[in-house]
Amino acid sequence: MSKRATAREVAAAAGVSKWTVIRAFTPGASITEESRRRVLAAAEALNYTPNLLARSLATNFTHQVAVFVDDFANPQKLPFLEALTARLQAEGRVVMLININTQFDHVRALLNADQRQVDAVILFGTAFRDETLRDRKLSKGMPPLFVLARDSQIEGIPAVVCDAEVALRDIVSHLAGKGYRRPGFMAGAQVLSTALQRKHYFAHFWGRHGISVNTELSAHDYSWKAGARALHSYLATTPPAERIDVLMCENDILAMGALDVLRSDFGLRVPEDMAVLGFDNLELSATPAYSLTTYEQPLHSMVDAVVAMVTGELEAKTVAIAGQLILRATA
Amino acid sequence: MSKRATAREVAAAAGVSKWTVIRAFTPGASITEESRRRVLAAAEALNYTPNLLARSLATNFTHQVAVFVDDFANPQKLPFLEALTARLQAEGRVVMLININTQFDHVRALLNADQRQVDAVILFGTAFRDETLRDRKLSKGMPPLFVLARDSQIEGIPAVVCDAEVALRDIVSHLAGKGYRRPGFMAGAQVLSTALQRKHYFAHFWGRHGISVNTELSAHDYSWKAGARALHSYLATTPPAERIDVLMCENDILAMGALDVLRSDFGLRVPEDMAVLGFDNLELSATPAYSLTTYEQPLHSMVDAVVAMVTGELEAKTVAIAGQLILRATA
DNA sequence: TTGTAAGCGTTATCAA
DNA sequence: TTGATAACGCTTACAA
Repeated sequence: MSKRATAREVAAAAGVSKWTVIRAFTPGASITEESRRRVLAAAEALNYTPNLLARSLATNFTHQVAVFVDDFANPQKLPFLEALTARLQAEGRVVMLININTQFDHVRALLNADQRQVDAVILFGTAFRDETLRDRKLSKGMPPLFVLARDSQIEGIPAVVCDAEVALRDIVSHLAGKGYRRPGFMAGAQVLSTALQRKHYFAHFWGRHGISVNTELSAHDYSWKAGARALHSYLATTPPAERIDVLMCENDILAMGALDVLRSDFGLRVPEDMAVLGFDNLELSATPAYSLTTYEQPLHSMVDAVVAMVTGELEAKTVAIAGQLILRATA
Repeated sequence: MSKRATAREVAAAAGVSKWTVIRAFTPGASITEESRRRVLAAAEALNYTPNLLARSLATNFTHQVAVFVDDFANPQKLPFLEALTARLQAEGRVVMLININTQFDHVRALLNADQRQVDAVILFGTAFRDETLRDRKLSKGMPPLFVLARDSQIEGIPAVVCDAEVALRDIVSHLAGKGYRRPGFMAGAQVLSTALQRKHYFAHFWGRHGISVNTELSAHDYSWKAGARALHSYLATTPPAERIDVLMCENDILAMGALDVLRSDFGLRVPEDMAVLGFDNLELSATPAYSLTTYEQPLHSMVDAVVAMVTGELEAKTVAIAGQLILRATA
């Protein structure tokens, strides 16, 4: 396993200075065709490619973007990660995937990302407290922060989100039109302001129909199990006559848990006994086993926007993009 | 946004040389408590932390591990990624998540990873042709390669896999015991030798019962849709009397597609009319909607093994780890 | 224990 | 167009 060739060695082989070698690898540098040819031939022979690490040190530009994720239970993360990595790679960037957990929290991860000199950090739907990001330690020369798929009220930290106002307006309007009158909401983790937003607008638009949302189920996290458990305890403690007639879940994975409990554990019919809605439109939500009515986030537009902000093509400021209501069998 | 402080500046502030600053940040370096204290105080005041990029250049050690993924349709990738990132982060490493696709293939990704000086590359279930990795260009001073969750027959490239022989022995033994006699296999992408292995052992162990596997369905990829489509066309063209009585799918997501087609499109009963097995044990496979009999890969053992090889704690050689048959309602 | 010199492989800048 | 000098921020080896 030989060491990598350096520009210096290629220069020696090609009979030029190492700076000429650099120029041969710099698009648009002033160099004769002849020199470039010689250099590239020598580079080919020695199997030389520029050391991006050294380049980063000299240019202060690593072309690395840290993406923070703290919830791997939601399958929806996967298509987002696919799009994010693909788009960033197309822009010559690379994704550093950071798992935010109890051992490695936001502060530590941010410090580490800074030490590694990443060009930007994307907080992808992570649950942080706003104060965390206002920490004085993090205020210095930190890389620019972007929040994806989560709301952020922090001054100077742009967020790219699915427009909750538009989404919930469409959803409530659909439900009210169908004749539902006793709506309930199931939320996952409480810290997330995304949850607060969706819940807020859900109540807000029902309010316009003169209906108030009195039932709030809370799941411990965003897993199938948490959704199932939350609805199970609700059904077990609420007599049929007092139950809600439609349940809006904060995301599809919670909705699936709810659906299974309704049908399998309580033998109830969906949507006749209770309608259910999700949010995300997972691949499996479309299957006949679930056929979940849900709201699809504008994944590609969101990713495009955040990537454009990272590369500087787009002004870095909060944007909310409308998604699409997907009507299926459950509501 | 002020620039990062450097060791030189901290040295000036603390009244020592910059090398003393380095020592204060080097565990076990010889330095007086007094000096260390002064340096750390100055560092604290200036908000200094070592520049990992510069350190990497000097040490030839980036603490970055590239993880290649080419299939984001399988939700099973997520728990694997969660475990991989967590374990590597615990070891002071960080994951570079590389999306292998038509724009960014294995060769390009490997070249790029090499240029970025990553410490190791993990091919996480990607579909590559063995020749690709034998490419002369990639033979030089490339970072060490590891294959995860896929078989590799390439000399010198260790693989960490779920033991297919043990898995299929258990599976076939269970099925034969239940009285099934007309087994079929559904594979996803054909290039993957994982598929070949599972298929091979499936046929092999049925052979021991004097039964040959004549039916092979092939899905285009590893998605629900591909699984559904493959089984649909099989059922549509095969009279009930000639059909298999048990279908082993290469993974859960294909199995779910198959299950939905059986039940919803053809109104068949599972397992009475046809039994179905998957491979992976997704969270949703356990739900009453599917209740899929499947085989659970030893995710954590596999991740532990590959991480230990990456860090050098474990000898880098191919290991196959046994998983566990999960009995549910479909077979 | 501490300071010094040299080096990691590149880029920015200026002079020839 | 080309070569040379300095710098990026750190580490290693050695000398004081």
